[in-house]
Parts: sequence; structure tokens; C-alpha cells
Amino acid sequence: MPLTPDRSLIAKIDLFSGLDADALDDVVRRGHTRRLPKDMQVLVQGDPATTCHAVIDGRIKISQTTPDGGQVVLRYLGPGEMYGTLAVLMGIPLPADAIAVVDSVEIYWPAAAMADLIERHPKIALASSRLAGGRLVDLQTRLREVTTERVEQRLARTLLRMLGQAGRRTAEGVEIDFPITRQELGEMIGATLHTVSRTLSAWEEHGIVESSRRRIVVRDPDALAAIAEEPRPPAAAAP
Amino acid sequence: MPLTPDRSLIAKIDLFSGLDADALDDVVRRGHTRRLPKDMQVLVQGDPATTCHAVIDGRIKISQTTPDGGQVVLRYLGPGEMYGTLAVLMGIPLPADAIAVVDSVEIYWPAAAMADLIERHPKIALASSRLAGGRLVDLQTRLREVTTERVEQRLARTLLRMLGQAGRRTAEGVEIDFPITRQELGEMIGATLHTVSRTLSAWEEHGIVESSRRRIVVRDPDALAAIAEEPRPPAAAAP
DNA sequence: CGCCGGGTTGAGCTGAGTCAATCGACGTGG
DNA sequence: CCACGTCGATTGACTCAGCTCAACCCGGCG
Repeated sequence: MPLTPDRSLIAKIDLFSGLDADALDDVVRRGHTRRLPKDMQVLVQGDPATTCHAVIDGRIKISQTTPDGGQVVLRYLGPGEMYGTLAVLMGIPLPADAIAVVDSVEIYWPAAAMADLIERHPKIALASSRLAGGRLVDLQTRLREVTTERVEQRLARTLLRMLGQAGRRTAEGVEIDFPITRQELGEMIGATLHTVSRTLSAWEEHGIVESSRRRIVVRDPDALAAIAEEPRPPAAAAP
Repeated sequence: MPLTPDRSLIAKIDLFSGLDADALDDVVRRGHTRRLPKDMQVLVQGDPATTCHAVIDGRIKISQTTPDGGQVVLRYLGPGEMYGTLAVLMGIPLPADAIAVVDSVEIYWPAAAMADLIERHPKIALASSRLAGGRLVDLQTRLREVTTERVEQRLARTLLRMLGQAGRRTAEGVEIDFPITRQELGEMIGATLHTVSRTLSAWEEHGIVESSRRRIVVRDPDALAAIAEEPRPPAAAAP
């Protein structure tokens, strides 16, 4: 993994989509690339937002810590996704922590550089609006899910989503290509690691998934989709 | 309530804060004011976003309908608050319904007019970023609450919040100045009307609130605050 | 080779949901 | 002005999803 990324990577970042080659060069020139060792905490919730980050390689976990020590995992980011950016553009303190879950590489821009870039390439401002809009819709969706759906459905939906953005085809099925614990899965859906473990075990019985330490392979995505859509009560069986 | 609002009202709208008198006149000139009868549905979830709205007087409910008919209430808006706006600026379909819960008055701007205004008064674009940022933080907070707190705490928090933005002092305490049902309260916090009813009844026993049909008076906000902060289990009493 | 982080699983417990019946306050039309 | 219908609220009885508590297992890693 070279530390000097070419334009092709940057062009895929949604915030910079639609920029021409010169503009992209400009963007790359103002950014700093660096390695993030596994477990490194990149951003701290509550700190002032001074840098915009984009993942080049690896995986970053965005999570919130509650006043009483609980954790809520908001999302996992892969190559091409940005973080810390909206807080910078909106002038608010960082709303969450960011931690590398595997060795990763990122590129980041100081707030001032980003401000310059936006001034020179106004398309970026537009893109950031769309970015914020998408995030808003995502959060509303999750809020709705968490208040109206059962744990099993939320877990199914979450796994499917993760397959979409971090799925790697293997002989066995589709594998989530970064390590994740039951605990973290629980924090994503608002459940305990126990319930997650039980649910995964049950699914494993039915051959829907296959899992081991920090590793999950989905064998039957369709079955998961069916579970996600399942209506209220699974209905009682005949006696 | 006159149908031609003066600048003083508009100046209080966060999206237009910081504009000078001329700019405000410009804003008012491009807007259309109208009455909204109680129960009128102003915006429909999923429709394209073509108008920006600001409440002048009254109260608007923003809610989402789930695929299977459930409702999630996102927020209640009072005078000076905007809705539909971010969807317009971000070019996304309306993410929620908007309904007048009492007879209300609003001012609205067609998307094109708003685009003009932003071009002539770039401060508006900045303010909209802050607006979106605030909304993002709110949603994250609610997501965290709904996954980590119990119904009683969420209800307490929600009532306190509503007091802040719609509380009216009375002899008995602070009253929520618009009608709201147990059902709607439930939809705000992700609970059933039954649980809400039981909780309110219990609080009424303790003299914390007083409630009747579609009406809620908080007698002891401090007690609510205490409940909202309460840690995990209230702990068993000594035998 | 012993420890520790992660996972599994059983046995309760309980917060909150479901089902169901009843009640009271409005509003409305005869 | 009163009778009725409707909408919201209350309350009891029961159920159950998911949590807590707890014991135990397993496989790396130092």
C-alpha cells in the first residue's frame, strides 16, 4: 500500500465526485497521507473538529460513548468514505470517536485547506450537502428501525448492510472483511452481546451464517433478507 | 394573527439569522404566507421537495410512516422553526410527513426562490449547514437514548425537551402548550400508548405531572430530570 | 503453559408489549 | 338541550423478548 495515493482513489470519494483532473490533483496536493495502526484512536468525541479524513485502505469504526460508559457504534467506514468532515464544515464539535479496527491508511486535510479547496472548487460544497442529507436519512431510518423492529430483524438488516459495503465473496458465502465482535454488533443494533451470540448460533443451526472469533460469513443472504422483513409475531405453531 | 408577518419574526428564524434589514425584506418578499387549518397535511413523505417552510404560529408535527403502517414522530415545531428546507437544499425526497396539530400560520418559499435568496445572501448557505449539523447531532443523541435508556427515562427527557420549546407557565406548573396524545408521545420515544399512560399515571400519583385528555402539565421538572438521569436498576430495597 | 479476550449457553427475571374491557369527555346532529 | 357516537385514556391480566447473572469453554499470545 503506497503512501502516495493516485487520483483514481480520490475521485471515488463522494465529496470530490465530479471534479476534473486538475481539481483532484489540487485536492491530493493539500492532503496528508498516513498509516493508522490497528486500534489507533483517530478522533475523540467532543474535541473541536479541525481535520477532514478519508479512508484509503482499512476500516474505521465510528462510535459514541454515553455519559455512563456505554457505547453506540454508528458505522464502519471503508475505502472512499469520509469522516470528521461534516463536523468541520458545520462548525460543531466532533460528535463521535473514530478508531481504526485494522491497520489502515487515510488521507486527511486540515480545516483551512478544506476551506480553500471548497472556495476554489464550489462543487465540493454541493457534494457536502448531499453527504449530510444522506447521513440524515440514514439516521432517521435507523431510529425508526430501532423503535419498531425486533433485535433479530435489526441484526439481519445490519449484516446485510455490512455485506453491501464490506462483503468479500468466499467459497463458503460472503464474508465481512474486517474483524467484528459480538459486543460491537450488539452496540450497532442496541442489544447485548449475549442476544447477538444466541441469534447467530440459531442462524448457524439453520445454515444461514457461519461465524467464529471476530469473523462472520453469511451463507444465505436471502434468508437474512426474509428475516429482516418478517412481520410482527412469527405466529404460534399448531399444537 | 396577521397574514403579513413583519421582519422581526423572520429575523428569529435560524436560517436567516445574521442577515441585515434589506436582506430580510428580500426574504419576506419572496415568501408566501398562509393559514394551515388543524390536521392539514402540509408535506407528504416521499414527495419531491419543492418548498421550504417556516412556522409563524401554531405547531407542526413531523413524523415518518413505516412500511408496515407504524408511525415515528420525529419532532414538533413551533414558531421560528423550519421544515422541508434541508430536503430542498440537499436535493432529496421529503423524508417525513408534516401535519399541523393546531390551526397554524406558516410562510413558505418555492425552491427556486430559496435558491435565488441563497445566491444573493450566501450567509443563508452557511446557516443551513449549521442547521443540518444540529439535526445530525440531535438524531445521534436520540438514537443513543433509544438504544441505551428505558422508556421511563426517555419519556422524562422528552417531556423536559418539550417544556423547553413549548412550555407555558401556569398556576399548576408548566404546561405543554399544544395538544398531544399518549399515542403520539409513545411514537416519539418508541413505546406503546399503554406504557406511556401507565407511566404518566404513576407520576401523577407522585405529584410530578398532571394530565388530562391531550393535555400535560409538569408540576415538578426537577423530579423528571432526576428520573432522566437515573442509572440502571433502581436497586432492590433492603429486606 | 497460563492467562485473557472473546464466545457460548443455561437459568431466571422483568420491562414493556399484547389483549381486552371499561370509562369519560367532547362534539355533533336531531 | 340532550342522546349518542367517537376518540382518547385507564387499567388489569397475561405473555414474552431480551436482559442479567453466572458458569464455562476455547484458542492465541506472551
